Amino acid sequence: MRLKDDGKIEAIFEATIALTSADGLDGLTMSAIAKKAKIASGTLYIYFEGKEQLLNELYRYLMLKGTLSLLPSIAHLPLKQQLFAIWSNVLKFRISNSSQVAFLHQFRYSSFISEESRKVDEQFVGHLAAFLNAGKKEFIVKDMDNNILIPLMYGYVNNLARHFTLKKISLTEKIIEQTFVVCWDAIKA
Amino acid sequence: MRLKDDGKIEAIFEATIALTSADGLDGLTMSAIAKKAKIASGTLYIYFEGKEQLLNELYRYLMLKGTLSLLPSIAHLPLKQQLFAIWSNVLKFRISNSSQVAFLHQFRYSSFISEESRKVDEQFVGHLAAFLNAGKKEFIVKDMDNNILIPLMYGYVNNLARHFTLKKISLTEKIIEQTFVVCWDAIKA
Amino acid sequence: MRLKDDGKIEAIFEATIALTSADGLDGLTMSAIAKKAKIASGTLYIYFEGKEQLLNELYRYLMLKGTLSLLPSIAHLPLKQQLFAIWSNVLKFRISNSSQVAFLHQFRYSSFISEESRKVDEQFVGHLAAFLNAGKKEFIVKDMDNNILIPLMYGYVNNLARHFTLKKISLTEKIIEQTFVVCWDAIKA
Amino acid sequence: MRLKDDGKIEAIFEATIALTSADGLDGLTMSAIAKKAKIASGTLYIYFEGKEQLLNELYRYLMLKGTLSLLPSIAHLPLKQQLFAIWSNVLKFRISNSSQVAFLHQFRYSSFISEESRKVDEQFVGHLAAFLNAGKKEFIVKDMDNNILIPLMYGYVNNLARHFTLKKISLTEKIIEQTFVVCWDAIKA
DNA sequence: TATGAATGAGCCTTCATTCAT
DNA sequence: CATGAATGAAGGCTCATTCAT
Repeated sequence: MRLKDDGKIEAIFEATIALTSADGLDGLTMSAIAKKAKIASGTLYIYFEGKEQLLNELYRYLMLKGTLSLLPSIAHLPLKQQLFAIWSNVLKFRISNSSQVAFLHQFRYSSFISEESRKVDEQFVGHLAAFLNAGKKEFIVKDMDNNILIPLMYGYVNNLARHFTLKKISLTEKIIEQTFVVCWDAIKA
Repeated sequence: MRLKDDGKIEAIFEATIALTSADGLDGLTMSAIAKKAKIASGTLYIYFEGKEQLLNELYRYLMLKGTLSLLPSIAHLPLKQQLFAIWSNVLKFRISNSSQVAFLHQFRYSSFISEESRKVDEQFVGHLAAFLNAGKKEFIVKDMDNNILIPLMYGYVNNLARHFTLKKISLTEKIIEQTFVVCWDAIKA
Repeated sequence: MRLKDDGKIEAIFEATIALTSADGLDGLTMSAIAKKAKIASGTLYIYFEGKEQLLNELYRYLMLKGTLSLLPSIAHLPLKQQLFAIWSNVLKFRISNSSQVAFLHQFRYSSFISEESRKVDEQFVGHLAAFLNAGKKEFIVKDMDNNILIPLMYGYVNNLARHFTLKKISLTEKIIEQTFVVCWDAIKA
Repeated sequence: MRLKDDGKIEAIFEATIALTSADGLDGLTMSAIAKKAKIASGTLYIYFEGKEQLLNELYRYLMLKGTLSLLPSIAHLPLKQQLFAIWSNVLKFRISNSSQVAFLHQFRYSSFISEESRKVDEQFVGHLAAFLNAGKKEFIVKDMDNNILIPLMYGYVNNLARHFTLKKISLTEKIIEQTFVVCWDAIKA
């Protein structure tokens, strides 16, 4: 992958996201991506080694730029408020970028995903785990195994985003608060 | 004359589930299914119109036999206990049939899914909604929109099943109870 | 081919003609024939060795019953009148059995036709040649090689039948007479 | 970058004609065409949308380049001589390109032919009709419906070409003249 | 004999990838 | 670097034929 980015990589990523969201990860073809990105199909192979690498690259790009970037929050706030900030960020992001989420969903369960990409997930999970552990120390979070608590947060946001996108419900501050209440009630001690 | 053999459909379904779980829904080929099911590839087209129909049929089969069948529970018990029964059933089922769950995941986000298949989901959701509404009337469930509560239950089981399967954690009664506590705390009034 | 004819062979032939006329010789499948003839596809192989033989059998059947049977005319009449009788017969037959003609056309140019079937054509041609030769002896037919005269008669009826069928023009006695005039003018001395 | 090569289309057409003439339109496969044209099978789909389009394109190409191009004859000559010129041209062409004629025959009666392709036929017929009408005005052609006269010319050339090709008779000027005499006698007033 | 489920070779077509320009 | 024509393996599906009942 070339470092000198002419915006071509951006275009390729955008095209890939749009096409996947519209037609599914099956039915996503390299030439369709090229066409949508307004480049020749051969050019894709200048920037990426192949389809698999392109998709993995995009996955990591989205996870890092899109999801993980929302984490480094304001460390001075109380835990619950930090969690709320994250929750709000993530939820907003996922819903206003439903195409990206659609790509993430499909890619995650596909056979394209590499071992390395899977680890990006774990990074996110790691951050959550840290929060939960801190909460447990302060006795404000349930003293349960993280394997029980993390799927709740992770599964809830995911499904919430998917549900709201499918039903075309728009996100209000009130809804965000309500969902956080639900989430917090679930994990609080 | 040979009679159409229903066992063959079972074999086809099993082969499809196993292959999807192992190699992904991409890379799932009709001939691979046939080979694994120990029939000729042409035979698939006696039982199904094509790949798309086969997958949709399997999806509905799994949803109905596998998930929805767990719902019609013991109506005489208090709500919370009914929910626990369902929760326990669904969780056990999904975890002990992780290949099926892998198929369901991948299929649901694929472009193969038909409008009709999507409605099966809604059936499940409908049942959940009924429970939640009953709980709201008894003031034991949060008075929030179902669009907020359902993704919690749905997303949590899904992710729990996926998480436990990936991490190869086995399900104990204690874990089931703990996860239910988390779930119940989330939705209870 | 079984001799004991239950009418099944008739049904098979009719089905084959109808389907070929409607969908072309390409797209003609054994199971479609069976279905239309209201028998099982396996049964076709009791009466015929295979598709090729079935088609050749039908071709010869149609040529013999349909076309050649119109030839043995009234030998006592003058040649021109005999020719007119044949002309009229053949034309009427071909137009009122356009499906059969469609089959004959397509089969004749297909790769299914066997050497033996090709010879049936020659029988018909032989009869025509005999007439023409007789005519030449009486100096009422052009003294030209039959290879020049026969294609005229043969090609004309064929094309006439096809043309009238396509244009859905119905055959009147007057038209028959006119076409015969044209034909006769062409070959007469 | 390689440029689309028009010679490739020629090669594809030639391969298609040769194969159809040899093995029939049934049994004509895309991969056989590709092999004979010395290209990869996928390349066919760069130049044509599919088998059907390829065949229709070839049909129109042959009709236009091959048959219709012979029509715009010398308008200053008397009608009969114009007709002779056309007759001679068409006959020569069809016999010296018997493979093309074989293709045309088979394609015309196949289910591949599109509505649009059928209209090319009508163009040819239209030209003939114009000639005949002119001839009728000059009282040198029979005052009969064109539906009666056209099949004669059309059917005669067709069958003549087919007959001579099958019998492997070569075309001499004398034969051309004789066949024209026959044709002219048929339609002349 | 009759049935129609089962077979599997082979077809058309797609598409990731390569390569000549 | 960029292009898009060319490649060819592989997929979904059809259908003549067989065979268990």
